[in-house]
Amino acid sequence: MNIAKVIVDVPASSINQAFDYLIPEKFQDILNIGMRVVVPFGPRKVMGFVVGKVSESSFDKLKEITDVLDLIPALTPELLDLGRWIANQTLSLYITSLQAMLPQVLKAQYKKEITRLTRWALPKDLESLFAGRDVIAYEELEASTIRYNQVQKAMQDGDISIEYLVKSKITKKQVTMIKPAREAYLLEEAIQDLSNKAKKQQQILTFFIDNPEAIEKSLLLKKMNTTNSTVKALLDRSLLESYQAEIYRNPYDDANITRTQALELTEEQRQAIEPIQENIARGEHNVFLLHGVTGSGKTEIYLQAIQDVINKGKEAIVLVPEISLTPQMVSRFKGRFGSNVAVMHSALSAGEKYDEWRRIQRKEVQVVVGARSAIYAPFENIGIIIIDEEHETSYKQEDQPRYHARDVAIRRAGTHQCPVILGSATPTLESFARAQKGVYKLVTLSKRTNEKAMPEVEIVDMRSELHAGNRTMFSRRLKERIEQRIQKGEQIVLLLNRRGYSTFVMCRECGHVKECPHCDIALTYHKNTNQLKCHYCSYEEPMPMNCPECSSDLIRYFGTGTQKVEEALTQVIPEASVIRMDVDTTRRKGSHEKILRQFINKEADILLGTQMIAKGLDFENVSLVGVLTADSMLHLPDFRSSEKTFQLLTQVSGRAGRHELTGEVIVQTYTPDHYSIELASIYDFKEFYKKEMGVRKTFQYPPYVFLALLTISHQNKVKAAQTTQKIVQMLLKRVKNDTVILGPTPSAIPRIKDRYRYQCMVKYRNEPQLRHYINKILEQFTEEMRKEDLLITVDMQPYHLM
DNA sequence: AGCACGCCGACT
DNA sequence: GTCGGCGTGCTC
Repeated sequence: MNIAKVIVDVPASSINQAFDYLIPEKFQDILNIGMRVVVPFGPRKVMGFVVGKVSESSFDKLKEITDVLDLIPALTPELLDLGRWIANQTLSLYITSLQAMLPQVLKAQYKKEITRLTRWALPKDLESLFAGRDVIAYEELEASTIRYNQVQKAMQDGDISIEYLVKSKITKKQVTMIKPAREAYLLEEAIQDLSNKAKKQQQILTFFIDNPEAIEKSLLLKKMNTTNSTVKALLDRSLLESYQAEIYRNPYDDANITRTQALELTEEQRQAIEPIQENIARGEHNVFLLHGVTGSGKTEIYLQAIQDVINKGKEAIVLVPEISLTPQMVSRFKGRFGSNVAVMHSALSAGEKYDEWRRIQRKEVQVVVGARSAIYAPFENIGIIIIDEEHETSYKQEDQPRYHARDVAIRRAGTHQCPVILGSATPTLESFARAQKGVYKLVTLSKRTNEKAMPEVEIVDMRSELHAGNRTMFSRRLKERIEQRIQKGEQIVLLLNRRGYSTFVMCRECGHVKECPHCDIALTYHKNTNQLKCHYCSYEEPMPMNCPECSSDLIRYFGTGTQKVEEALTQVIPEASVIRMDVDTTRRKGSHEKILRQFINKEADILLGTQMIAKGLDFENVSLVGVLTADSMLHLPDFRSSEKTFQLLTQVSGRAGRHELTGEVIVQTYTPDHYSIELASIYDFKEFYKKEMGVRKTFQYPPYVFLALLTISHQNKVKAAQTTQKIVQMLLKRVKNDTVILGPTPSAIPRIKDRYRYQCMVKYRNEPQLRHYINKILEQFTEEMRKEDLLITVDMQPYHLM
């Protein structure tokens, strides 16, 4: 077994296979499957993952592995296998799906350096470039005016060489540890032997006789009130020894979190948890859909099920949407399981993420709570996987590999023979349909634990407001209610249901809208810089004074960003103090928490924000929730828009009156009789499910069919359209009769970064060979993709149809 | 991907 | 002649 199969870090379809390398003698014993290695690849060096060890290769000129980067394999055999499965499922490259499983810091960094090999004088230009150094960065050469053939010549002469370096910047925080190197009785003897003057040394040895375990050097020095030289003397005599150890940054101060005990479950909760606990006890794999209204105590069920799993000595993965991974959520898990929890989310620094990952890898924790990528936690004995807010779109990764965390979770749970819980107050139609069919086990929580009714929802028709001459974005009803609540000293949450947060620019004279010159999308106005920006490429320009079309100076920004709403709000209700929470105000690390703390401390009457305020927050003093424009999502070109509207309204309503105060919700809309708004206002998920399933059936959308979306882009519009047409034809020849292929259709954003985008959508019921067909088609376009810069992307089960 | 090699037009 | 542009093929 002296040959390693290596997946190299080169994301290209022609490299999407294992390469064989000889394992040098010195690595024979330590090299294992799942480790990262450095290997020569052509003229350079790259990082790779060892996916197998064999004793024979069909290739005769094997190169040797240059270096081994891990002591403990970065990936377990299970994860290697999972990576292959994901690559197949999502039509992405094996290396891409493996990279997605690891924290960023374990990704390789590549560097080129030029090394001087001779003492003799180099050509004048090179000599001055080196300026007395022996090694310089390759970038310095590129920045200079030196011609490349001069470098080639020097290389041929053996005067210099180019070194290809692979670095894995591991930000391990190292500390020096000290421990005794001898048995206690030998230390005893040593104390006798020491000169009487060496009081400090004697003290230290005495200390170690009483406390023989290792101690951090800095701590020891402090305790003994001495300096490094004393310790060094003892190290030199081999009475003590030192070594480097990793320590972890703990981003959460565990000491300040109050521990909680399991709560008494309600009858309904007990019935819900029972089948899950049975599954855990028997080691069975089932998927449970936990459908529980907001405030019905889903989290307590998670916590108690996890406790069972921990008791069995197994591990638990909990996925929560990034946006609701708030300190409130984290402290619930830390409160129950203390330091047995690792937390993974994007607000952590790269080093902190790595530290948390290491704690999982070393099995120092049994629970991980994290966003999407936490599904790859390197546990080896998983006892349960929980996905909270199962319907959240953030569980689908939007770049390669385009996986859905739910699918990965079910796959992993299958291998570990353990249950999956999908929890939500508003499950996706896909999951609920599966539960109806019995594929998933449906578990329902219909009552809130505090026995309070869900807050009353009032729908306000904004059309009649307009007719009554109210041109503001606040209905008279909402204004009146806000004022009432402020008077009572209660708080209000206002949701601006709008994707994005900024505004577009339009000329009031001629209706001209400023668009990005490289993308077919309106530019958005950023007030703080007075610039117009494109959200798809980095294009930027100053806000014009006059319309570029008709030179009118009536060019203004439109739309309702939170900034604008805030301004309007202070005009309508001057006494209200407002805190704004959106992408702009929460960009900085920790600002999210700061804003919430301010609001909880009642520093403002109103919290005004976008989607992010709807998720998982729990405010005691909030008694009114207002939704400013409930229907703004309904008109998006997305077959899930009704579902998303229903989900958002239900969620945000749950924010009111969770505690003692009776809550009230006001929903403003221009389409008051749309079923998603009507049914959300009376919390009727079942009816919504029925209605929406009818719509999906009529228009043939999931869950009645599966989708695959192919997007083809090229600088030339005709080329993009023609290629898409070709692909449509090729697919039609292979697929079944009841499979529908739509296209070529221009994408929702027909042009991004000067590339025209066409797409083809496949709607199918049963097409087991579809991935294979698409792969075959992609193969036929490989040269065209390379030579003519054609781009084809595939998204199986897409969430965004753009 | 990213590197070397090789062919071809342009220029001191 | 020589330089550097880009198209092509290869990487265990």
